[in-house]
Amino acid sequence: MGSVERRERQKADLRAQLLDAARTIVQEHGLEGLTMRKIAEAVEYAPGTIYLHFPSRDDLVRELVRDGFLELVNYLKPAAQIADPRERLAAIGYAYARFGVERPATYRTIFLQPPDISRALADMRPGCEKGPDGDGVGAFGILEQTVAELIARGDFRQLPATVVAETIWGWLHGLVALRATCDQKMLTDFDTSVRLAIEGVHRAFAA
Amino acid sequence: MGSVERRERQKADLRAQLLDAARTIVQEHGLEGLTMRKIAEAVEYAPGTIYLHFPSRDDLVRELVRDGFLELVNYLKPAAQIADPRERLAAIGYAYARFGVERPATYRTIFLQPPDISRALADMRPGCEKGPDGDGVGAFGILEQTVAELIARGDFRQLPATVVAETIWGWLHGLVALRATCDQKMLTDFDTSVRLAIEGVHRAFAA
DNA sequence: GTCTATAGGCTGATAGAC
DNA sequence: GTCTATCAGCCTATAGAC
Repeated sequence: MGSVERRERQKADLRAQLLDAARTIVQEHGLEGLTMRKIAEAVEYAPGTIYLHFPSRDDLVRELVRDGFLELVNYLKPAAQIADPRERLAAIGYAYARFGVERPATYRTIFLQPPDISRALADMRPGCEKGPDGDGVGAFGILEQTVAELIARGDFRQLPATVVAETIWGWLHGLVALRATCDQKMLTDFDTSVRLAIEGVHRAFAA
Repeated sequence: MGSVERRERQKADLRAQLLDAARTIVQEHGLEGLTMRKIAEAVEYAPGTIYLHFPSRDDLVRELVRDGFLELVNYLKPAAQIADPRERLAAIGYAYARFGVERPATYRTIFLQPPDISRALADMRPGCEKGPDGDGVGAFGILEQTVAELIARGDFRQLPATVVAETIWGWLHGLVALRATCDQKMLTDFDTSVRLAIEGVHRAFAA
């Protein structure tokens, strides 16, 4: 039975190795540059071997996307601990922006795919926005909850929290996405535009 | 010589037909789904014939991107005519958003490409942002000029116009890009979030 | 479990007949 | 100018030997 266990572990190890290799390739060449051959080459196995661990490339990609969302949530977690919702909102904004610039390939993978791929991945997205550990702990849930508190406290205008949260998300998404695409053409320092956006959010939605 | 002229015109016609066909394919399948074979099939010519009019696929794509920027400028032109800079800024925002939702494939083509393609296209972007007809008439120039007027008039805070304009662009870009990628997962009505963003811009940058 | 080999498809681009 | 035919390369996925 010991040998069976070892075999199981080795199989799990290879699976993890494959995902790791895939992540590295995505960092370098983007999701569109990820091929089964490149993964196989990276772990020094034959291409066909991958299909013993993943039924198809799509399934492997779905796993990468899921991990990408978890990574985002990990960036946001420290900010989510802050008690004061005003401070917390600012911290969430900075953390989100930091995720975008520190992990541009991950950001692209989860948020900037062409429509067909996006559509294929859409059914897993609620679980990620709302969080895999229950409602409200996922990335979007953290933001929405904070906005709701600010509205309840009277700091923010009486608008639906979801609407405000999605609008704020959009603003930050735009700044990050622009960096991911036209970085060398942007004239403004990234930190400056993020700071302006976060201050702007408070001014824009203040009661 | 008359026949030479006719031949020239036919050649020009085919060139235009090829670009038209390419545009249609991009609308349906995105830039990544654009292939020489599909273009050839659409105009009922052999694939190799395209290479008599374009040296490579990349050159054809560059032409499409250039056209995309011109299309954006055309969307913004009516708004750019408005005398009052406050009204003009709002109109520019709505027009930009309308361009994004009415021409999602064009939007993707010019603003949401993976880094390698974006980098390859980067050198033509200044000519488009600043406008092909001279400084300040291009898409970004229209926005920047309007912001500069609002600052000069004392309506907006004393910040560099470029910085404010890029930040505003980012906000709108985020809302449009989110629609282009996660449309079916967004809970807020698009018009509502655009309106909130444009009001928010005024509140955020008001002196 | 892992290999080699390959099927069957797509791609951009080119050579040479007409 | 336009065609047919094709090169050379990539891709996902599978079949069958070991």
